Formats: sequence, C-alpha cells, structure tokens
Amino acid sequence: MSPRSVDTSADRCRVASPPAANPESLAGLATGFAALADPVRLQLFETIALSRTTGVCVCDLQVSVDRSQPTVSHHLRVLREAGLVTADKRGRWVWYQVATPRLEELTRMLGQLSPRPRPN
Amino acid sequence: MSPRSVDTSADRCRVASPPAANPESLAGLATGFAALADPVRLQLFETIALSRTTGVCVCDLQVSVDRSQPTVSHHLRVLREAGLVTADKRGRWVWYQVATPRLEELTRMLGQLSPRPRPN
DNA sequence: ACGACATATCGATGATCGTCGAAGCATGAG
DNA sequence: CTCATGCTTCGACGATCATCGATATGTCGT
Repeated sequence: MSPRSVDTSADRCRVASPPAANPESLAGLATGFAALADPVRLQLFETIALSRTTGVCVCDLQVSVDRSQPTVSHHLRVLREAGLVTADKRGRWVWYQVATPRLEELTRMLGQLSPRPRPN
Repeated sequence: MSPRSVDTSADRCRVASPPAANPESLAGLATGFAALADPVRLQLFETIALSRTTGVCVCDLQVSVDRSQPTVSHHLRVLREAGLVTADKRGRWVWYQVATPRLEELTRMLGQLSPRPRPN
C-alpha cells in the first residue's frame, strides 16, 4: 500500500502526475544536459559562451583542453547536434558561438524546478 | 597561425583563458549535468522537484517511469550521488526531496553563460 | 598546380552506462 | 517469530561513449 493512501482518506495526495513535461520534450532536454555532462565539453562550451561577441575558432579551443584534435572536433559536434552552439566557417577557420535560445531553454527548466518561481 | 594573431597586432584578442572555472569544479558540474542527462532520471528529478513540501516516496516514483524497480533505484542513486536529491527513510518508505543548493549551483552556472548577466 | 594548414570523418578500442532478474536487508503487521 | 513489503545491492549483458591515429575535405599562399 502506498504511504500516500494510508488510512481512510486523510493523508491522501495527488498520486497522479504533476504538471510534468511531456516525455518527448523531456528527451530533448536530456540530450541538452548530456552535451554538458562531460568535463571537456563543459569547458569547451564555457570558453565559447564567455567569448560572446566574436566567437572562438577551433584552433584556439584545441589548446585549452589538452585533447587530440579529432577528440575536440568530436566534442564540438556533440555540442552542435545538441543545439547548444553554432559553427560558422570563415575562410580557413571555423568559429563557434553559443546558441542562446537553447541555452536559455535548459536554464529555464532548471529554474522552474527550484522552489522559487511561484511564491503563491 | 591562429586567426587571432594575423597581421601585425590588429585583430588580436586574449587567447589566454577567460575567467573560466577551474578544472575540478568543472568536473563537479559535469557530474551534475550527467545526472540530468537521462530521460528517466530527468523525469524522476522533475517529479521530485515539483512536490516540494512533502517529497515523494520511491513507490510513487516507480509508477511514473515504467522501469523495473532496481532500475529506478539505480537512477535515484545517481541523482543522490550527484547531490541533486536527498533520501530520507521514514519507516518502511524512503522519501526523496530535491537538494536545492546543488540545483541552484547548476542553474547559476548556465545563467552566467547566457549573454545577459553583465550588460556593461 | 602544389604544399601547408584547419577541421571533419572513419574505424578501432577500452570504459562507462542503462537495464533487468535475483538476492539481500530492513521494517512493520499478524 | 514469521512473513510480506519497500528498497537497495549484485552480477550480467548489450549499447553507447571518449579517445586516438589515420585519412579525407576544403582553403589559402606561392
């Protein structure tokens, strides 16, 4: 017997789902968090995000994370496919920038889970 | 040659690291995001977070995610070890609650990466 | 055209992950 | 005490992942 349905009807509580996100959007969000779940990727993303105006070119990203060039390229692809960054080929180099809407989507979700937003 | 150091000294930019988080705290944050990187775990966490006051007991979490009971237990352990939730054994049941400071730590980091916080 | 350079892709390898059934460990009811 | 119940731990298995060297693709300078 569930602890929510003990006794006659006193302690009872909505066992049915709260206003949770639907499963597909949940999977999308999970993919976003998965992209940030690796230390190397998180550092790459931080570096990209902190250089808002210009973006960063891959050759500069390489030096900061001490991984082989294919590995860095792989991580950047994961960030790209998660929608967190965009790549822009300018001449011989590729510049990465943060994809703000997606980042804010993730931030907003975490924010809504904190016991803050609805103080009523 | 880096595209930042073309020409004589015109387009130059601080190649050296921005005020990035140190590597160890980066790993800690990555662990946090990794805990949210699975759809099942994200739903569990959402359900826990949305029932702030009381918390949720595992038996109620089981029904919502359609996974075996050991699997749910495993995911809850990951969330626990990532510091995102706390478990409280009350009698025969275990009640989970969100660990607010940790959640806010993750939220804050994402917030700082959005091109908002410093409009100067 | 050619060679140097910047990135991306491929293929392989070891590590980690998600999942389950089975077994273990408490707790409370009888 | 004994048994059912709620949850965790264990062991296994297939799937996915992070990493690298080798190779491919595209671009610029000469």
